[in-house]
Amino acid sequence: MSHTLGIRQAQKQKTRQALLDAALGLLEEQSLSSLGLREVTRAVGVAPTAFYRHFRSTADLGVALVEEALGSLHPMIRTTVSSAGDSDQRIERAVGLIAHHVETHPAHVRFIARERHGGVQSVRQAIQGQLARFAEEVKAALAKDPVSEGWNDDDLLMLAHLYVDQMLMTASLFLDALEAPEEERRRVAQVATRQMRLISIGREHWLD
Amino acid sequence: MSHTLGIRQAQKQKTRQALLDAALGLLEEQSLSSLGLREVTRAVGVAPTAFYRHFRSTADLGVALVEEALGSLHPMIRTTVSSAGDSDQRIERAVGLIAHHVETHPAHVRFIARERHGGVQSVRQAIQGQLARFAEEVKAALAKDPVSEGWNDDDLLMLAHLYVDQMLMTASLFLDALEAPEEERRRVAQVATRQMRLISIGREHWLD
DNA sequence: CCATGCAGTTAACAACTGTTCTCTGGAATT
DNA sequence: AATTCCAGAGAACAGTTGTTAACTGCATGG
Repeated sequence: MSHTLGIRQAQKQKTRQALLDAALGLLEEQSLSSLGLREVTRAVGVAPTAFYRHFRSTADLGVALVEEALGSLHPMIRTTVSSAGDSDQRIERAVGLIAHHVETHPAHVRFIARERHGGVQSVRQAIQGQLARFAEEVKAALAKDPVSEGWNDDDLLMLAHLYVDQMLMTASLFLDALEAPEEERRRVAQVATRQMRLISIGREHWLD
Repeated sequence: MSHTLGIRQAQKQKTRQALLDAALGLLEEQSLSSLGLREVTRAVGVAPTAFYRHFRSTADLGVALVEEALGSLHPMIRTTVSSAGDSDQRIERAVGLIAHHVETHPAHVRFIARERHGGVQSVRQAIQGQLARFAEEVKAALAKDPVSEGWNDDDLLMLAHLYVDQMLMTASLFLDALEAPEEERRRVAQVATRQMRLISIGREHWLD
């Protein structure tokens, strides 16, 4: 898209991405608040001072990682929540998509789960912001569903938040079961499916 | 209870507690994986090497903090879940208890929320263990409720986990709203109450 | 009362951290 | 072709870290 980058800016973006990738790797066994800038540059094979050409601090890098991890997820969220089929089919499809995303982007998922309540305020805020956007999108999708007839805005949003949090919780459980035998992963999927099913049942009887 | 400690062991436990308290304070604006042992001893006013008389490492101290933060919570959980009244009354009472606990032990709550998915494995495991115990206790309480007639063990446990996670999520939201005006805190309480109510409705219609 | 135990101190270590300033080579601009 | 720009390198800084060893003073148990 847009314009072809000069050989110069291209190289810059390349090392920037290398810094992001290296950081994400190092963050699998520690928190952002203990990630050192030298540690990152060492992993990339670049001088410590080069870091400053791309980020003010490791906290700044963390905010960029939030964008990378969650920014591209919005289309998936939208298509998932507003997909066709009956309630059970949509739930199973959603759980499957979560499982697949955890398998293909484990480090990103771990980073979000870890730093959502982590020790770096700016990163926490960035994650909260993205999750709030998710909730708004889920709310919009729910509003279109005939089941939501008669619901007020506050209740739609509270249900949307419940779904988003449940999604994240499920992702975290899949993450813990990544190296486990498939039996365990299927158990996680089953529990998640039933929890979402229970929530959906509550939703259907909310206005009684 | 038990035996009166000698003047010696009493002093030891005193500095041990001072280390735990200082660490808990420092952990309000960082994660355990970046907490330094010297940082803690400096805050207490004691020599760095004194740390080793009590803990092998900061990770070890973290495990002790998990015990302190969650160990004493089991009786509260039990009495809450198995209290009297109809569904709505019990929910409001539970949300109120959570809010109160966050107000009286904010640092403990923050620590648990932060390190549940944090960068230190042993601490994560300790928290997972305690939460699993909570879930078992909630399950036992649910099993006694007439609403749970006909439920199998797996479903009882999946519902118990849903309640426990929802409890933690609510606690974390109360934490974020601690310094906010009361209006915001009341809004959090309202959302949490309705989410639990929706879950309870789903529970009542589970076997349909 | 005396010997032992042990919580906490002192000093020193090698290794590491974030940040500054100066420099360089090559792409970008004119 | 000459000039400017700038991503990255290099060296040096003051300050921090975890861990070791040998110590001191005092409560404890014989």
